Amino acid sequence: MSTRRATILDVARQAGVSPSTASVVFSGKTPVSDATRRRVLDAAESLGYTGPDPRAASLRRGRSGIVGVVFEEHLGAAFQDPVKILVMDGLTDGVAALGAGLLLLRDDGPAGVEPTVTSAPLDAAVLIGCSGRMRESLEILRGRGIPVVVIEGDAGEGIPQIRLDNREAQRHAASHLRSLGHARVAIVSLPKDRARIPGLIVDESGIEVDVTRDRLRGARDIFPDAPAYAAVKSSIDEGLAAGRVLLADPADRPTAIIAQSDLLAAGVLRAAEEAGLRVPEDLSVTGFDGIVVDGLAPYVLTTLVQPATDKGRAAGQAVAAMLEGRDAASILFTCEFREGNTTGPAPDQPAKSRKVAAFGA
Amino acid sequence: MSTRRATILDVARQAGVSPSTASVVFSGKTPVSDATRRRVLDAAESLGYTGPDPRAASLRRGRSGIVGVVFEEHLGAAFQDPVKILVMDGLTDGVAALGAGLLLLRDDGPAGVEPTVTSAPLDAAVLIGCSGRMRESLEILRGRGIPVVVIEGDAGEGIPQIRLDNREAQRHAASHLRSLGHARVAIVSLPKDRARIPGLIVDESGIEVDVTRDRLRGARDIFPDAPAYAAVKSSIDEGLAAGRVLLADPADRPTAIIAQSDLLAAGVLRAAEEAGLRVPEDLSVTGFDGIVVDGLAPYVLTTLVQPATDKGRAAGQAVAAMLEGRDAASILFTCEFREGNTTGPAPDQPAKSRKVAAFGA
DNA sequence: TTGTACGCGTTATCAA
DNA sequence: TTGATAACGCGTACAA
Repeated sequence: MSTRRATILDVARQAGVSPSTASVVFSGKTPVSDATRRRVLDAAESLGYTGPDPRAASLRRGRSGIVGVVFEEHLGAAFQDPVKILVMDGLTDGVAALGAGLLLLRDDGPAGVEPTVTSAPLDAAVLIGCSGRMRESLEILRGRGIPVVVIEGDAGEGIPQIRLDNREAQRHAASHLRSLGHARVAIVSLPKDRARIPGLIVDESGIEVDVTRDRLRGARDIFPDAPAYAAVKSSIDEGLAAGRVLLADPADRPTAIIAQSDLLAAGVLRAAEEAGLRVPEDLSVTGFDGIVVDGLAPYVLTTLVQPATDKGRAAGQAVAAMLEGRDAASILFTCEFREGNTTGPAPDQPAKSRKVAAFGA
Repeated sequence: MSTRRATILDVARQAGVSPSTASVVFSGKTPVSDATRRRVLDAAESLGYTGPDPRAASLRRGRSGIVGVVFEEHLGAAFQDPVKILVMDGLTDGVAALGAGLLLLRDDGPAGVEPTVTSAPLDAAVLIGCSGRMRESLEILRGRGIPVVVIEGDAGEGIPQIRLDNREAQRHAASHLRSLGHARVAIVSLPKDRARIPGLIVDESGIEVDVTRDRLRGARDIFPDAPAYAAVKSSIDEGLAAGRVLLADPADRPTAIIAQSDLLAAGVLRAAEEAGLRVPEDLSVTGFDGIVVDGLAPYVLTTLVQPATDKGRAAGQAVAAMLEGRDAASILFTCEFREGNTTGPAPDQPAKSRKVAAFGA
């Protein structure tokens, strides 16, 4: 008997109505008399019918209610990043208006199995970042005619982008430091490519990650020769490692460090503690992102607060717009400068500018 | 002309083969001669056909290739939790064997829109946690005939569960402390219910969260009267707050604190620093989870290492099994005790056992 | 307010 | 190795 799940047809039959009427009862697209609704619902109940099969419905409607989110890294790595989490959060909101859910997709399938970006039933997709291999995913999606929005990445012609004024914002922070009298400044940057080799950045043309490049440029607009140390990833521990390197030589210490993320900045603060430096008396530190760094108190980072959640929400709305046939504009979000207690006047020290230049190499 | 996307029918026609042959070329389920394949692929190319429509395919196959992951909280909150992230990571692996993707679902839709757990095209679902409202989702899913696996939650009859030996593990850590001579011990627990009110736990029967309850019992097996302070959530800052409370009175300090998570433990370490206590000389601290806490160095927590990634992977495999008709067994994972440098012999102090009892209220 | 009829794009089955 | 056929389960014009 229970060899097959009941379909809407069975329900209609049992209720003594036509299939279309039954359908309408579930979709609510058309008014139905209470009596009929009752009968249909009762029939459904008695048959154990729990509503239209989403697969059939989505074929019929041409919509699956699913928005893909494509990451270029291991999911574990992606969720290590507080900013991405906020973006996801906003995205959830943004697509909720569509009644859609988010499907996690990785850009570099282990090649063995199904590369989901080619075969998932997506209504639209959001790419987070857009370097290298991500392009392939992009091409595949476009080929399939699936609307795409890109967050923090340059996807080229005709694809809505959600971006940040990274360069201007970072420049603002740098200006702030300069206005406090700092001249010997060092930078801790985000990774510059997929290889993620830590170390002083020598060849800046080799920077493949947009965010890293743009923020670096912003700092360079004010401090053209500041040495920049690329971290392995955005984390406190890596910030600590970078900070140790930059603060290693007491005779040639920067008076301020510009970190390209709050996590890196938190690590630099640790390095300063280790080195016996007071913040901000001996060393000023700026971050970027404006996230809440767990365990950072009593410091309040001087940083650029980016509207991460809004970025996600905007992406969701852009997706919604495209699905409704409107076309979605790219958006450039602005960071807000927030002055905390990690920056202060440059200490009175002889400005060893010669050495700084050498340091900048 | 390009009014409609090409279908496999168009491709077949253009290639001069039957639709079923064209289908087989894309699915690879049946051998096809090279010549035929060529013709079909060429036709597809010329028509801009990029492969079968996943919606139609999934209707036909009865599979969508999508596994839902149901959280009982805001996604942002879920991804704040390092353990959940590891679980997700393992889950990704586990379902990859199915060629499936993960669809993020929230248990408490904003009521306005589509409650996705009722209407998403899922092949299976994984619930993370299973308290309160989660039950509803569970019922809906079961009603739809969708296989469900639960991680860290009791779902009742016939539903495979992936769990941890929380009580035994926590007891192990507590024993370790006792063997080091500790008698005045306090506990910092995870939230005890959705209300997440911080404070000393008075009524232990009011604990709704399985993990909190089980770990507490484990500690209580060794230290029946230890006071337990429930944190708002598992984070360093909340651990710090709890630590401050527990270490507030110099005259009546515990010599050891059992934290129910590594993050909480990290916060307690901060509180100890603040209070001028040395760890482990003046205070021993244990955590739970065995995650890497960013920025914790030089401390290495004494903790219970749980196989979080394995839990996720196991859930994925259980799902795979159920989809193949085999039935999946529940699994109980075991934590491994890891001794770090945050526990040591109890300091030589008069054991104020009376006060401890009072403290335990 | 309800019913009829058809198509959404595939793929499994089986026979050739 | 290929082809014919028949679902898969539903939504929606359109007519009544």
